[in-house]
Amino acid sequence: MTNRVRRTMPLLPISIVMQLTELTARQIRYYEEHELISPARTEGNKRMFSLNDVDTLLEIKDHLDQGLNIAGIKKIFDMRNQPKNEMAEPKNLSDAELRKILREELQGTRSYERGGLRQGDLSRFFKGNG
Amino acid sequence: MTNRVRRTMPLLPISIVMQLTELTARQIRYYEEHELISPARTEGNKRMFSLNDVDTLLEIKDHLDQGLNIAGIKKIFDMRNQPKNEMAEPKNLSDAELRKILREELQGTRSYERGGLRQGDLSRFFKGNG
DNA sequence: ACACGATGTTAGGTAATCTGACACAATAAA
DNA sequence: TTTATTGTGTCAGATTACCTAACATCGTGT
Repeated sequence: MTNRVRRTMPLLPISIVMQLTELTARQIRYYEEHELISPARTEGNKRMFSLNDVDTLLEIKDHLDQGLNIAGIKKIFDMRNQPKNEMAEPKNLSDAELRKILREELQGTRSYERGGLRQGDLSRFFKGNG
Repeated sequence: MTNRVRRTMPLLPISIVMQLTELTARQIRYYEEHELISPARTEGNKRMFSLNDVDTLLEIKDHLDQGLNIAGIKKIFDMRNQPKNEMAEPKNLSDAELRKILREELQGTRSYERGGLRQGDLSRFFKGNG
């Protein structure tokens, strides 16, 4: 059986992810709608999240806190998933678009006060022996 | 915030635990009824399981496969949780009872063919980086 | 002033889970 | 052999947790 269980395995219902990330269901669904995450679905269409999903959500939260918008975050994620740049394709992000994103990032609203987890914290989850 | 997340945190709904352990909901509830596990409950009374719970369930499954009965397993767990033996109390497990348990254990039905996880496998869950 | 982006909220629907009861096969006890 | 007991299956009826879709709101940027 190739049934190795991993960080990508859909284990968590949205309620738990809400607690873990301190995001509302609305927010989480909205981010999915904009393809920042793609949680699995049960047969009955309920979202099930992996630990990677939770990590991604925490990262989204960080970026938003720093003034990025969804489009910018998406761009970042997309770049990360393009292993190398085969720059033959006509990149259809205009200069204006890019500048806008950068501008928003640079003027960073920087409102840092969070009770919950932070990006990377998930590695702590399952280490110790209780 | 003392919000360290651990193996004891209730994260998993019963459906996922069923997949992970290859036990039926009936079995899982039955083991709870007999106090082998004590999963947390949501406000709405749904069971939520920790990784420790899953480990325990896998151990229960092993023991049952080896011919132990619920009472025996419970005894084992109880002993484990009694840090040291303060043998002043009148132990109310009769010799007969003890012998019965041992007998059952020794004649072990030993039907070993399992596709799923084994006790200890959970440590594999969240190590690697994808 | 207006449009847009991110989120709140509500309504109506359904999947997942709950408890409790009864059935049953395999074992143990009488 | 007959009669419990154990562990599990299954069903019914109730309730929770989740779903989508729509509209409301609040802040920011143009």
